[in-house]
Amino acid sequence: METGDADQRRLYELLWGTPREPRRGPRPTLTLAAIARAGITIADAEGLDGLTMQRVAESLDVTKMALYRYVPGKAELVALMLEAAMGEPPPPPEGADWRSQLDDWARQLFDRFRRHPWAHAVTVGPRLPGPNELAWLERVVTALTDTGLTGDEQLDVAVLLIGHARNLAQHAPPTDAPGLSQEAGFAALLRGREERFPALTAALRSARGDGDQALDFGLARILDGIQALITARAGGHPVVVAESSL
Amino acid sequence: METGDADQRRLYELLWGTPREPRRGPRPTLTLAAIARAGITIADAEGLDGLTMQRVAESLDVTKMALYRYVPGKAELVALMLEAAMGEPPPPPEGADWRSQLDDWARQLFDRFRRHPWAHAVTVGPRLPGPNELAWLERVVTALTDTGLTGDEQLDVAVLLIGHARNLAQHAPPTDAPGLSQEAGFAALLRGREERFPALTAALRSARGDGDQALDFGLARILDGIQALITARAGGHPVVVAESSL
DNA sequence: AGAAACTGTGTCCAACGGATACAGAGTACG
DNA sequence: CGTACTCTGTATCCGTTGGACACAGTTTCT
Repeated sequence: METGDADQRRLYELLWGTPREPRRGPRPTLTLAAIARAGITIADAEGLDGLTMQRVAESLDVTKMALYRYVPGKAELVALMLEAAMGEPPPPPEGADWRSQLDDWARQLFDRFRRHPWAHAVTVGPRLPGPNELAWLERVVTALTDTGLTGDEQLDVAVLLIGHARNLAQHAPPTDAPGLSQEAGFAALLRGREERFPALTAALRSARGDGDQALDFGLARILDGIQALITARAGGHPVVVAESSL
Repeated sequence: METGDADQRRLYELLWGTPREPRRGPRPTLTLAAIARAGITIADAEGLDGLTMQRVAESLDVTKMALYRYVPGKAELVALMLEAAMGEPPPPPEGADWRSQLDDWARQLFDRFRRHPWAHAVTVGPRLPGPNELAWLERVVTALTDTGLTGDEQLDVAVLLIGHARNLAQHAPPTDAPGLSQEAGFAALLRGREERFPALTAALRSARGDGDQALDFGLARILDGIQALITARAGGHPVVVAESSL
């Protein structure tokens, strides 16, 4: 599972290089895209633990070892799956201000992460990003180009938004909702311990627990904070929170 | 690796129940705390992949199977490790306003996550929280009790802050800094692709890449956003961003 | 003193990721 | 047109992993 140096170079070729066309020998029966798609289907349904080279091979009607002709190892397969699952970022809406652009962008990213729960675990720690991943990043920075923020700050905004979208996709169930199992389990856990966690108990008493409520709340706060900085930087008027937030 | 229902109940006892004292048979040579500590040491040094029942047992001078007398399986061991690694939350500073309380809280949490890089991967998806984990949550809600925010919003703030702290702990190297390998690799990747990612290239040109810079930036934005909401909710004056942010 | 309960150990197994050697298929070159 | 070369998919094998299970030794209660 440990990715070696040669595998790393190989992964770079797979992610960024042009698909090389061999001239001799039998034609390959598989495609990188098909393999990644098969892996995504399995991981979506059964999680990363259910993702096995064997299962991927079975779903493609090949032997397990055939996959190693295309991919150096499981880690690299997962990296390709991530790149394919994220896909290209949605095109920027013309004429929208930075705020609505980032709002839309974050929700789209949230959606991708929610559709592929395994993507969260895969994106921990430093790794080699693919073209799609960088394209997503590019879009954020582009939206912030004329806001007066420095390059560092633009990147920090990206990190902040990515973190929020990714984090909340994990809290929300993928797409079919088993309901408020999270909040329900929480409430059950607190029962009989009210004096130990008084504030939590009180807070949870009024919890509606809408699925996307936490996403909306955090996103609004983050964008408010960014807007305050941009406005102050421009020497303009202080920020007034929109009425809808009240 | 898949946690069954019986194991789940057992884990609840281990996390929340009182340590049961058997009356007959030989005295146990190990302690849950000692096992968790050993696991933490290994995982801190070599990551989750390096964490093996075998290695944990070796470091305690016992056989691998001896561990299963204390812990149902590896998943539960990791859960106990997480609870021990997080520890109790720091005591709330007396007389501090909600903002400085949350700021301090988030930095402390960030520090715990940075000290134990494996904690990130362990906290993906729904799980059974331990007493310490809930105590951390309780502190946030307590700090926000008199701010006019609803229970939902208080919890959403917690989710937002936890996500940010956890997310940035992953970007920053644990403690010994191999430097700006993240930004360096980024720049190398962009070389020759400037026309494809123009905004990213421009943004990265001015990147200092301080370790905690992104943490500070995001935290300031988030707290600004929360403050804007609280102030507006109270019908007070709009938020003015502090001079230090300019 | 015996029985009961609990501990740690030794042995065994299935599943996993991966290495390696090989046989067939297809292409380029004489 | 045949032969050599190259690439493909397969079969077999191995080390490591998490975990089941039965057993023997130890301590305590009756």
